Amino acid sequence: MARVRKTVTIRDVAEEAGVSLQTVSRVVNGGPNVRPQLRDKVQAAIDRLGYVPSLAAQRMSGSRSYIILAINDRERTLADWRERRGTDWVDQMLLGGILTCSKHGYRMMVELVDTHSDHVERELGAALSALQPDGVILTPPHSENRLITELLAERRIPFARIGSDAPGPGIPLTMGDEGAAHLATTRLAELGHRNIAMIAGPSAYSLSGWRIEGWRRALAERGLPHEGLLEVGDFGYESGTRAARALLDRNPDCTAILASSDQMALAALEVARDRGLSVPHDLSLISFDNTPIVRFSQPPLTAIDQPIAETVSRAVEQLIARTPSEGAAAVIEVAAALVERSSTAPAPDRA
Amino acid sequence: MARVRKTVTIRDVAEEAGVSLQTVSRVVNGGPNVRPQLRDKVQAAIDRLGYVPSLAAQRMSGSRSYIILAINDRERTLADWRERRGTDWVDQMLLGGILTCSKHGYRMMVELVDTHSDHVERELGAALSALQPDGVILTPPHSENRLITELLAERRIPFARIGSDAPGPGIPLTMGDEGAAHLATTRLAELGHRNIAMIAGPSAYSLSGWRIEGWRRALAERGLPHEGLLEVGDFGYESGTRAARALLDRNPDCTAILASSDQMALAALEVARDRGLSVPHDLSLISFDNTPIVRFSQPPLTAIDQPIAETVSRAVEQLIARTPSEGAAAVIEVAAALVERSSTAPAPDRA
DNA sequence: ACAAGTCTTGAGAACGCTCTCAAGATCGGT
DNA sequence: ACCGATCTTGAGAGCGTTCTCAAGACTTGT
Repeated sequence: MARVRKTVTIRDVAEEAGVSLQTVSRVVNGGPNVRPQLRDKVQAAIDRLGYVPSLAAQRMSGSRSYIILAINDRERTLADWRERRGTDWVDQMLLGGILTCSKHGYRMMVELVDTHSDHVERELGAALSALQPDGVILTPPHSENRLITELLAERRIPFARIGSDAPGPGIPLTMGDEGAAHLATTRLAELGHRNIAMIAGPSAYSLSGWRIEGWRRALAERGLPHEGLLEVGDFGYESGTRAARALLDRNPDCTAILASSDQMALAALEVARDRGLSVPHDLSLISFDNTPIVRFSQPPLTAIDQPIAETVSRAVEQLIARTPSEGAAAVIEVAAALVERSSTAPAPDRA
Repeated sequence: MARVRKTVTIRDVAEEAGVSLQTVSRVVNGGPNVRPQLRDKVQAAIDRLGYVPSLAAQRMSGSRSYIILAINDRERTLADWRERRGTDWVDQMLLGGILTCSKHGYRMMVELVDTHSDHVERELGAALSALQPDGVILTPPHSENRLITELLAERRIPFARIGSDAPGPGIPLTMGDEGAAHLATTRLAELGHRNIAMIAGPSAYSLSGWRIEGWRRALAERGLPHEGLLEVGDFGYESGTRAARALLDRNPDCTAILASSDQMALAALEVARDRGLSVPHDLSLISFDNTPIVRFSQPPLTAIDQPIAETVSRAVEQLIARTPSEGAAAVIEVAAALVERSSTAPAPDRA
């Protein structure tokens, strides 16, 4: 009959090694001022007993909580789940975050909050009180949410704002959206396209604006037109369909589209197919995000790879390294890259 | 100058309401034996101060930890991240788990462990000691890992085995793999296919065996052949390519393939395209998983929808409801469904 | 109206850890 | 050798909660 294993506490180790609690604590936390010989003895006892300090107890006595909280919107998450949507952000964010936390002995927790209503303050406040996280990660479109950032600042909890370069409390991190859009647009121009349209994301996301700016700048540099070549979607498939139709109806000469999400690009691809336009021969397509779905479409899409996981990873590292009291942080930018696949080609001859 | 907000403790509330700590605790936990009048008074104080009990402190004094741990393999997760692979399981699992935990006031944490080596015991043990979770969720291929299940059983921590129906400790949950494979195969047979091949998953996963069984049973019921129609892959794209080629080389008459993962099905689709076979006219395809990628392929794939999120959700509910000491649990089965898209059609006439 | 319960409330210990501070051991300089 | 400085170690308080148990207030039955 197996002995029911009681939790091994620091006291057990102290007894086993014949030293005081405090000494064990010092060894566990790599504290200074312990004779090597004693340290080894204690370490041996720890190994023998398989002692691991309880996070809860550590937290109680003033140490860190080793928890990083990632705030997400409950409704959106629910919708993503129900619809089995490619959860563009969430999975990459989680992977990057969890992995990096794990590497540093931290843990990442996802907190679902009703970010739209005024409940935010109550809900988020409750989560902060209950969990007392060492840091919080905000992703678009919450990164500049006043209610949230102010609450965090007031409580002196370090937080990262992903996809935000505004001044103010919190560590801002961006993914080079302006530059990426500029790069993609320039690439299309180099291929000879003259009428390069854009399907942008909703304006609630700062990055939507940045991407539009990058697109405009690239067009302006080459004296290409932008009037009537901009449509706004909501990142979802249906909105992409609408936008692509409107764009192609209005601009028969349009031979290239830059879409602000994979779903919208895929929708544009479908619209093109419906109209007998071949991608990439009649129409070139570049999307943002580079989620797995664009690798298996026909043709596979050229896409801007948003380094989401990488950015979240950086955010976690910043949060872990930072002391709560430090001043304003410089904007951290992780560069996006263009992954060329088969949805881009030289502009068709229409001379 | 904003007052730095000290954490509100139960003591503050007690003072504010002019009662003892214990009374506040009772009100917070909905304990019995408190005069309604007093209860209201305390509740008012709680609301006024915005008090929320500290999870760490609660855990310290013997209550639950309100944490459910999901065990994942570190290497695999890392690979998924690096390769930006469609993380078939992970995202759905997380979404289902997090959402359900959130609904019940619990939190889900993902623990990355080196499940292959003997370190499991050490790593998992450390996580259990540190976090003291109220429950653990095991997903394939770890659901029947001896080292893991025994450790969990010994520590008396309730756990769910997803994709396992073996007897023993832990709550077994399955997703009707045998039935789903049978359903898909039968559907293909009804469409007139006579040579229905299968690309199975690795044998380390119990569900691979179940799916093969379902496929075999459906074939047997109709007197259809299975010899030479089975290939084994590893769920990944490349293995799917190899398997599909081998299958088609060996069986020129094969007109339908059931693939044990979306990636492998997509690979088969590509192989078919290379060989000038039209899907679905020359070759019908059904895949397992129904991740977002199969909706955007050309044609979109008919797929078995694995109710992963739903199953994890059920697992979480079981763990929360269960007391650690209960005996063996009955197998819980969440049914899979067939989502028909455009990769299936009647068998071509070859008479 | 009185003994025997039943409710309601509070005091104090306990949970496992780290912090502060003081005491003893060791060391270096003269 | 001796004195102050530095290292090493341990004792005890405290973190925010819940648990146990006892005391007082209120019922109930006769």
